[in-house]
Amino acid sequence: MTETVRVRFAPSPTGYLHIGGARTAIYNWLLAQKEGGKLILRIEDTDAERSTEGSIQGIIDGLKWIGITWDEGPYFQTHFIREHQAAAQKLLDSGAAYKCFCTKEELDLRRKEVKKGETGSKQYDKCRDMSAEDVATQEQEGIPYVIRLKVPRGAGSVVFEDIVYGIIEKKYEDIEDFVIVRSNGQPLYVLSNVVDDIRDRITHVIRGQDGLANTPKQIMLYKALGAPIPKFAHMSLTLDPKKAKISKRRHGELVAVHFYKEHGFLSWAFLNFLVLLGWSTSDSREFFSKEELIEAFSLEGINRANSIFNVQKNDPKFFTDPKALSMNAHYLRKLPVEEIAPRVKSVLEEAGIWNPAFEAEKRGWFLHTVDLIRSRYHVLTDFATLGRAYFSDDYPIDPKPLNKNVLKHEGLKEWFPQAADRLEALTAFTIEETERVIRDMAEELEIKPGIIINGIRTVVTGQAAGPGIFDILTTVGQARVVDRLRKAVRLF
RNA sequence: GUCCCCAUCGUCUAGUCUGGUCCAGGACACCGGCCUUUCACGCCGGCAGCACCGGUUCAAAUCCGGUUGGGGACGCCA
Repeated sequence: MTETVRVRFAPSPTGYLHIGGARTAIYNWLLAQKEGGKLILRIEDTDAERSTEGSIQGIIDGLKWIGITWDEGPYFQTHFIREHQAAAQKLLDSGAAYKCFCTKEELDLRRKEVKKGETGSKQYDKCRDMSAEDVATQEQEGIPYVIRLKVPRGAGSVVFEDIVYGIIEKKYEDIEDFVIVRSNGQPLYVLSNVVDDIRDRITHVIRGQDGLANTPKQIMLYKALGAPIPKFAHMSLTLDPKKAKISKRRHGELVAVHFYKEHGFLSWAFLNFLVLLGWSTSDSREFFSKEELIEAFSLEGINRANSIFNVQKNDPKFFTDPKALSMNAHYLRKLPVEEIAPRVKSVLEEAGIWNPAFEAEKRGWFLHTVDLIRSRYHVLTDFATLGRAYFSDDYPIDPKPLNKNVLKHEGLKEWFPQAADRLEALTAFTIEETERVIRDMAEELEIKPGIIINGIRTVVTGQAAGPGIFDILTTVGQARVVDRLRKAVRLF
């Protein structure tokens, strides 16, 4: 019987969920799903100064939106501070850790010397080897101290095998006796994190590569605490096109998960895109259903090289990574219409043009319309902007096609009402019939059909591009088309 | 500065462990064409990459060494 996989996502609540955090959460979630394990959500809020209520909610909302579910938590690190302190005491008692009375000034000075090469050893042994009496004396005098872990001296090293990066070795001499408890008694991240992972019985630590350098220290803590060491899998980082680590500070909203929600992404499309940023299958497959992804996922598929989130600020054509956009467009036109309909509904509601009939007597029409226009949209919000004229009678007309397709042809001022009359007279408002009427009319007037067709498209949809004109006419409907054509005279 | 990690088209990547089937495959983007009296979808085609140097080998994108480049970590932050 194999032990149950237990993984965790442990964000510090210092802002919204960004794509780096989302990616970490996704890989953890995927492993739990695949192995029938548990995902624990733990909020590492011990940095009280930077942690906020709002960001905790923001992170949870972000996770929920992309569809990540967790089995335990959220737990809060601050609730376990006593446990962390108890662990430190245990390490003190066993002699694995010691109290250090050095002041910051002393240490700064020391570090400078090391940098300048004025002293041979990186270690600062003054307190490490202090006698019990001296420790007691200093303590009685009220001299503040931190607790440091004793790193073995000599030739050895910490070795572990990272699932992604392979064997990692760190020499003891390259690790200083690191602080695990501050002079004010508060435990530090390295300690808290390990203690929490032990308590939560975490079997796999999956986190960003920026945690790689910390791992040897944490392994020493596991050993000193007599706890089993989990498996580690560090994931490559996400960089911007300038190869700088993605951060809230530098990139703002562009890297926030909620930004993609607000800009019309389907959450699954976004997750699918993110999962491919640094992970792949040997057949380079790109599109996965949830079940397929869980089936295909494996930590070994994580790439060691960092990847770039290709977002160009102020790009007129792509507001975010073109690949993300194209994946979203793919899902927009491939998913069953019924599945995207609710998403389109939200977007129309937000635009104030949602009609309850669209999910009642007009549901058939609504689905047909969404299906008709979706192949040229990239994001959901396009339905409310580019597609507004299908759902609302109050829509703008794009000035470019207005000029090119309407105003340039003065004859249209006469032809639009004429077309309206002819279309109104039809008893069967079908694709065949509308096409016959328009073509006959063009022939009689001895003009190219394109003139009248493009004119009508512009006036009826407000757009230069769109579905075939006869699809448009039959979809928008006889009465509305006739009305729009008659009103078009005002445009001249 | 010290330690660690990484390196295939502009971007995401397959191939690297187990050298030959790779004068390197797919996707996005870009460019052409077909379809279409619009645009998109779809289809067809094109552009474009093994960072560099040396070694091992009959044979190297794949193994080894170095160089360069990039990233990360070096806090009484998480």
